[in-house]
Amino acid sequence: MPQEMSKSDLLRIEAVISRRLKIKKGTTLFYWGDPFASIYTIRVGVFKTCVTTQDGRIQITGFQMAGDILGLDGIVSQHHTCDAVALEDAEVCVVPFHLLEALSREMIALQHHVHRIMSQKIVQDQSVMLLLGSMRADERVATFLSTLVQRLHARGFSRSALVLRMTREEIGSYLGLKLETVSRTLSKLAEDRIIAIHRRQIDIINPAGLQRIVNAAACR
Amino acid sequence: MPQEMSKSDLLRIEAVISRRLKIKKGTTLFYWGDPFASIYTIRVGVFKTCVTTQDGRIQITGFQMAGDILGLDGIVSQHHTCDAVALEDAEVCVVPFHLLEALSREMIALQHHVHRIMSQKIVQDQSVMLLLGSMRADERVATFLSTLVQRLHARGFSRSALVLRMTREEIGSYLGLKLETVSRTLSKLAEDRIIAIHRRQIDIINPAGLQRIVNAAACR
DNA sequence: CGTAGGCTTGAGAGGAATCAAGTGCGGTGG
DNA sequence: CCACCGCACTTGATTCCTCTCAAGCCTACG
Repeated sequence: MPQEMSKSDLLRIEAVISRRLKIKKGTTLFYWGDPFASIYTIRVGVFKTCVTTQDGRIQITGFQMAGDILGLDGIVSQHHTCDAVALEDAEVCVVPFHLLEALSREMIALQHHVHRIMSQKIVQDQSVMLLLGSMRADERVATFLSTLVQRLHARGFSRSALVLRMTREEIGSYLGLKLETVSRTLSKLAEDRIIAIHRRQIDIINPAGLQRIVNAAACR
Repeated sequence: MPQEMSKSDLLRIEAVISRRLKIKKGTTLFYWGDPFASIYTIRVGVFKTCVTTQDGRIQITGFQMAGDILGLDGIVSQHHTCDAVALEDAEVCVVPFHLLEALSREMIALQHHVHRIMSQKIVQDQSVMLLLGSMRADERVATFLSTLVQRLHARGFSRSALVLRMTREEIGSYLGLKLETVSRTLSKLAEDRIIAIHRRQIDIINPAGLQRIVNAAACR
């Protein structure tokens, strides 16, 4: 995780994050209301975080994958304020937060890193708010695909193909759309030869065309 | 800002946040792209933070008032990623971030506080995403008013009356609505005897009725 | 081979955006 | 002091996008 650090420092960090947890597909890492003790870094697998309202309606606030952090929401109130569910078999590192705090008091680079992680989350949420607040359905879906493939590419996967780990309904919940609208929009993109769909496998045939929709969204 | 601390610690903190800045109504505290050096705590006045796209279109990501923090978005990239504009004459405390980091390495309570502040921001953004992703216009406006009056009440103002510091257009930008829709929705709330409107002065006549709309939103 | 869940597609309804006047307050200058 | 102007706001009419309801399809799985 951290960047340039001494070997001894890295060993101390590893001691803190040594515990690992395997999470089966469909099971929950933590629930809304659970007492907060640790944050989690994802090693493998994809998660969703969602806020569930009293009567079972859910709003997905994000999808997280390898390298991403889960649980930062719990720091304020010492209780988690969302559910974190594995969309496929996953593995996370458990990072007891009080140990991380203690260590980051001594290691400036680690302290910086923690602050950057949290700030990054804030900036990411800003873009989601922009998406939810001012984009049309096709722009939302295009932005979603574009962002997702970029994140996957940064992790060594293809820059033009991806496999969705979530249902259309989950995508819709994240984008503020109904699943039918997501499906229709994807079909439209396929019809326009921008993507090709085979169930959850998406190939981006015309990356420039996709980017054009995303940019058009930025110019509204 | 911090809660229970020794006198000497408080003095050291005050030394760090001693510089103050007066911001005239309508002027900008920092712009998107400005190099990041400090965060700011608001002493008086109301701010808006907004992301501006290339061609001048703006999305407001939040309104901040006394006690709130501005600038946390700049930590990741060392550049601010939004504009912060004063909606009325305001005053802020400048908190050089490297000094805050240094101090929080020595004072556990301060370190905790910084983490809580950032986590709180993340949790707040979650609710905004919920609002933008799944509420109808009347639910958004009702939630906006309800939240705003709560925040004001926590600062010693009335729990049933408020003065909007922002235009209908700015409210709309924040809520993902057009200004006409905001205006119509407010008129509807007035017609239903839930609020009374005199320009930017809003009186909440029927708090229970307002809360009912907010809760209905949570149950969709 | 049958079923269930995820997905696609269609038709119709509804809510917000858009376009377009018109109002009222506050500030400016004659 | 008053008239004018601009800006924020309100309100109406129409359009368009997304939701809703509904039916049918496909694939994985028992």
